[in-house]
Amino acid sequence: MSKHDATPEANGAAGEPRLSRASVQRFSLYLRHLERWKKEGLEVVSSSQLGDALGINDAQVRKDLAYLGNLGQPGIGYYTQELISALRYRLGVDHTWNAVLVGVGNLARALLRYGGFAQQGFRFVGLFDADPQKVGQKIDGLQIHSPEKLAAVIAAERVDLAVVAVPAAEAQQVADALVAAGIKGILNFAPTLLRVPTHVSLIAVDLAVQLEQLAFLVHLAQQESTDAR
Amino acid sequence: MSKHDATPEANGAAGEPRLSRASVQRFSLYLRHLERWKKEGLEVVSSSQLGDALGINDAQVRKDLAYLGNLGQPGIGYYTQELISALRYRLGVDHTWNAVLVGVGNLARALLRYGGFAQQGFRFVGLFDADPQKVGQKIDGLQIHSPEKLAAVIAAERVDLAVVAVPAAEAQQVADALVAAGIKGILNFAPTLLRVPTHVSLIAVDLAVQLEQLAFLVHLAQQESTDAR
DNA sequence: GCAACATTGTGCAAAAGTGCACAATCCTTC
DNA sequence: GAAGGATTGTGCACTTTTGCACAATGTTGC
Repeated sequence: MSKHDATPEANGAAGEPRLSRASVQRFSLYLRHLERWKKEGLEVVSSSQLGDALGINDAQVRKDLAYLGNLGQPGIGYYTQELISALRYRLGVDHTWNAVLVGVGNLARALLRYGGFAQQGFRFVGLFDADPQKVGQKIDGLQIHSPEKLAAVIAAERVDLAVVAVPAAEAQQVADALVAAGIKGILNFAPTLLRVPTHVSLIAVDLAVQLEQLAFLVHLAQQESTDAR
Repeated sequence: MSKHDATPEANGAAGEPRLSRASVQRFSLYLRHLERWKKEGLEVVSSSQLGDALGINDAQVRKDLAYLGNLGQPGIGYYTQELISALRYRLGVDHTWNAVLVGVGNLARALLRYGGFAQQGFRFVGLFDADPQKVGQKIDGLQIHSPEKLAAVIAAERVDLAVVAVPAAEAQQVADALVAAGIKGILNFAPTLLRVPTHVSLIAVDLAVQLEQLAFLVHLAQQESTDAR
């Protein structure tokens, strides 16, 4: 969904194998499972356990994890805590990220209430909405500001990330304001392609597209079962 | 995110080039841009226009579109309307899909209000929530049912798709009930890996993972700019 | 009707991603 | 302290995806 933004290559050095885009996609999922297992008291995990959890090959898991350094113990596996720390460090979630949320609709409320973010080290420090009726209200202790205050809050709170959850028609305008305010990354839920400078990272989640993909898979399965007759 | 479910190969015939997984991912995006352009009065589009819109190579676009048949006119491009029809047909969104929504929280409300679905041919015909307080309430004219009625509604309304927006702990249980009720595809927003039979298609959207990916991209960009010094 | 131009469809090669297989390593048991 | 079992790291081959380059085709202007 975001094929044409910042490249995930990160080696000052020369011939080292680059960190593959696909691997990074899986890193978050590894992390989630590891943290659950850690809570359940599992001190050591193997590549095949992780592979099963994600539905992928165990060799793939080992190759992914090799990017973190040689953490694996042959004959044993990986120490859960060590792996978690390495993953968090490599993903950049070993410290808290401050984020703002623009567009306080139902999606925004859902995101705020969804505990997963806080647990992963993300902290929403500002809400913004253009609707004057909403400005001044509080949600979960956070006040809704007018968009004019974007730059001020972003500077004052050292905000790096922004979530855009406004209608498609306003999204680009919001993005431009965020970029101007010095934001470094945008998570876009508006169903439109945002144009941002290369120094700003962008991830887009298009919910309608996801449902369409699902429809396609079902459509396909039906065709196949028809063909098979 | 859903690498191990239904395969997108759909050829009864023998040696035809299979419809590539990556292409399908882009089909929805092509469709969105085409529908916008159509509205703006554009009768004809070229592969390079589409490529620019998606940030990919124009040859890639032509290869994707070749799966729809030889719609392109050399020297001209593609007729917008014809391409839209072909895409909708191939994606299976040339007719309306009925869907149910399980778990009526803020995310569900956001999805219901999000016009994109109706526009793309998706219709929510039933809401379900285990909370007795919510059962009986109405949202946008749709009544919230108890989960016990899942099977009945799914059968009566010919529902093929379900959106799961319940907490992670309940998701698998809900999925099992949906599968038992004969659902054909599940769009899962719960941050957990659902296990479903192979004849049920599955797409998972994990919002926390997306934010983590964004953090990684920003983290990486910062490292790079540090390295460059 | 012909030259100039734009654009498609596709063979081919390069790149990226995946999976197998096996040597190397470590633990456990006797 | 040696054998057996478990597990990693990785070379190699295979598959999928992407990008280039160009012949083939259609349009437009004169």
